[in-house]
Amino acid sequence: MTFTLATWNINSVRLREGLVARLLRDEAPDVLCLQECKSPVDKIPTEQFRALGYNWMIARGQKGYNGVAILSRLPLTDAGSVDFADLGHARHVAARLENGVTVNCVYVPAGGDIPDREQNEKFGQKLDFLTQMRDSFRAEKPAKSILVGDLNIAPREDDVWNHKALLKIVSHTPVEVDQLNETREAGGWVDVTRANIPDGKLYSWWSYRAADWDAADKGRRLDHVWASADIAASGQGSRVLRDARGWEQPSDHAPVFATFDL
DNA sequence: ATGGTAGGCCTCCTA
Repeated sequence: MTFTLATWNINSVRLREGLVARLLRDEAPDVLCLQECKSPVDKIPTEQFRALGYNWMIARGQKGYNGVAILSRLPLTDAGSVDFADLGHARHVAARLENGVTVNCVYVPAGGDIPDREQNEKFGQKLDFLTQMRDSFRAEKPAKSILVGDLNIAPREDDVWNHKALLKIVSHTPVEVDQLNETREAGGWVDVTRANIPDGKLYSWWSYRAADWDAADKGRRLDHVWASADIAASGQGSRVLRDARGWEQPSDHAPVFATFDL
């Protein structure tokens, strides 16, 4: 069985309902994981998605901030959620497919501007969130699992437009990169995107603040697709749909895709 | 070195 999965930080699912529908129509992933829905679950618009065959949604939400959802045209069951770092935020939800694969949709805290937990509480929360994820993987090794989402860290030198310039910028500091790698290794997760696309610059996010995001191309790879070691080899055909960053009234993130042949 | 844009909400928070 082959299925395609995409992950996208949508930055308000209500404002960008039309863009989600466009992605579902044009690219037709079997499963679409969304982050930053910025909506309570009962206010997520699902009619257009259902009309396109996406009859399942497992989500966690809150008013105004955060929020994660898994849309699917394959049957899903709710596999729970964890409040990593006890922030009271909707940043994780899991769903199970009929083939037994568990899909985790994660939105790691951005972490504020100052990369120092003494001066910036949000940075500490980001590190704590990752530490608790790591510990959960140590406690129970993931199997037949996929983890995707906006992890808000670009771990490799070629995951950012300028490695040196970003070493002190939250999302690419060594302490975050180490923490993310430790979290990934603790679960035996494989970075499927980079397994499929090992070489060259690769980004999934471009700031709204840059005048000409496409020409300047000062991007970062903040959005990730991981698979547990037992199914990682089945991950194929990864890609970033960069075009979506140029759609009308876009999210600042582009969707990341992977196909699994199980 | 700085400030730049965007979304949601209740006048400023977060990214």
